[in-house]
Amino acid sequence: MKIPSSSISRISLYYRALLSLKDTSVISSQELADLTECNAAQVRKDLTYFGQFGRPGKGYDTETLKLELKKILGIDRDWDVVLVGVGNLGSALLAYKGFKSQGFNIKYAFDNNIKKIGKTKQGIKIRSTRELKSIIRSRHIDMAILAVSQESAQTVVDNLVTSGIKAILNFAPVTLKVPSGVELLNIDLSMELERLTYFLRSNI
Amino acid sequence: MKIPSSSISRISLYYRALLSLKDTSVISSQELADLTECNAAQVRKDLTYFGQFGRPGKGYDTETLKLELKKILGIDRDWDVVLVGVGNLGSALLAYKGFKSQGFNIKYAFDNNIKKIGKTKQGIKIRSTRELKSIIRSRHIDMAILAVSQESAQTVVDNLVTSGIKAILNFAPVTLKVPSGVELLNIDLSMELERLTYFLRSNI
DNA sequence: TAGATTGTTAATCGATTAACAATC
DNA sequence: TAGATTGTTAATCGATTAACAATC
Repeated sequence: MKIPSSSISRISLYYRALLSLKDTSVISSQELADLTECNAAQVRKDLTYFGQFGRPGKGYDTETLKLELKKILGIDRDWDVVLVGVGNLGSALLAYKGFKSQGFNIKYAFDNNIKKIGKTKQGIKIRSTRELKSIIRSRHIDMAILAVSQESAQTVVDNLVTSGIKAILNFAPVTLKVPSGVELLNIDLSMELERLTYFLRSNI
Repeated sequence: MKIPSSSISRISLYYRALLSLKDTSVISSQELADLTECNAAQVRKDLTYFGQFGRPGKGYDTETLKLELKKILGIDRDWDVVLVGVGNLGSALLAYKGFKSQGFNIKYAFDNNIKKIGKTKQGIKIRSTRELKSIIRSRHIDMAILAVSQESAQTVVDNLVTSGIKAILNFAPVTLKVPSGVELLNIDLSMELERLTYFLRSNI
């Protein structure tokens, strides 16, 4: 069955909402919908893509649901991640505590700036991008965060892909090509701000 | 007419693609679609929400289109932005050069940590969140970037809204409430990584 | 004129929502 | 049992895409 990617984002949202609950052992689809600004039917539909987790007349057991959602999202384990590009954005992502607390460990960082290579940031040694392939292969790493310049992004992506990376979170403001079987997700901060200015412009 | 928000994101994508072009004075919807991994019909449809910018049989004049897209997105001017929360993510956003180059100027930064208040980062003085309202009002600022903790996010948002902020880019991993007339856009980095692990999990 | 490509309508596709029988 | 809420089907809604007359 084809599962819409918007469902996956909402599953994350449900999971986040469940985490914030205290002293709630059972929750209904309606309550979960209220917490996440979704629709109750949508909550039930999203969940039943993956199984039957609720009890008619009762609702969902929060602890069980939390565990199931973790499994669905693949966060019932930790993931090692490589970071490529240790400029100001990359450095920030390296310092960001939110990743580790969710089980995402940035284990290796790479840059091609000779001045940065060999230095240590947040306890992580910065390596030359030439070492990418050997590290990724030997450590069996699947995920990469890309915070390099627009210009070098595609070259680095090609390099990551041939090294065996299967999922990339890209912050470089450019449309990248990856082969099928590799998942690419883009976050362009300026594009997001433009969505806001579009709104401002049309409402002022 | 109701314009889908996905159209606006694509308009940003088209604009970004146009910026990267060299020595191209005219471009067809098909070429623009290829550059952005969209569909040519979609390109034309997105554009005609806002006007008739092309010439049948020819295509679109790139310079004219660039200007039109800037107007649509509201980036034919600069915008002042306040940043609330100067932790590791907030500091990074302050250091990020990509904003200024797109005409987004983080002019003021706020934090409620007494140790940070009064210090300067990237040439910006960190102020107490108590000063939020007076600064936002007197400087007529419409946009805010939120990089505070989950716990304080809603309080800060309420504060921003009563101060007159009309658009918020939120990085705190929590579902926030804003009144209609205020645009809220969420970026949850962990949620994005979870979309990747979902993919990895279902493909390994 | 012939060829190319737009702007726009109509057809298709997919996602969201409503409704309700099943069931706790 | 009566009330509540699930899982699921069917209806609705909206976005994407195909097709083509208009036009450069």
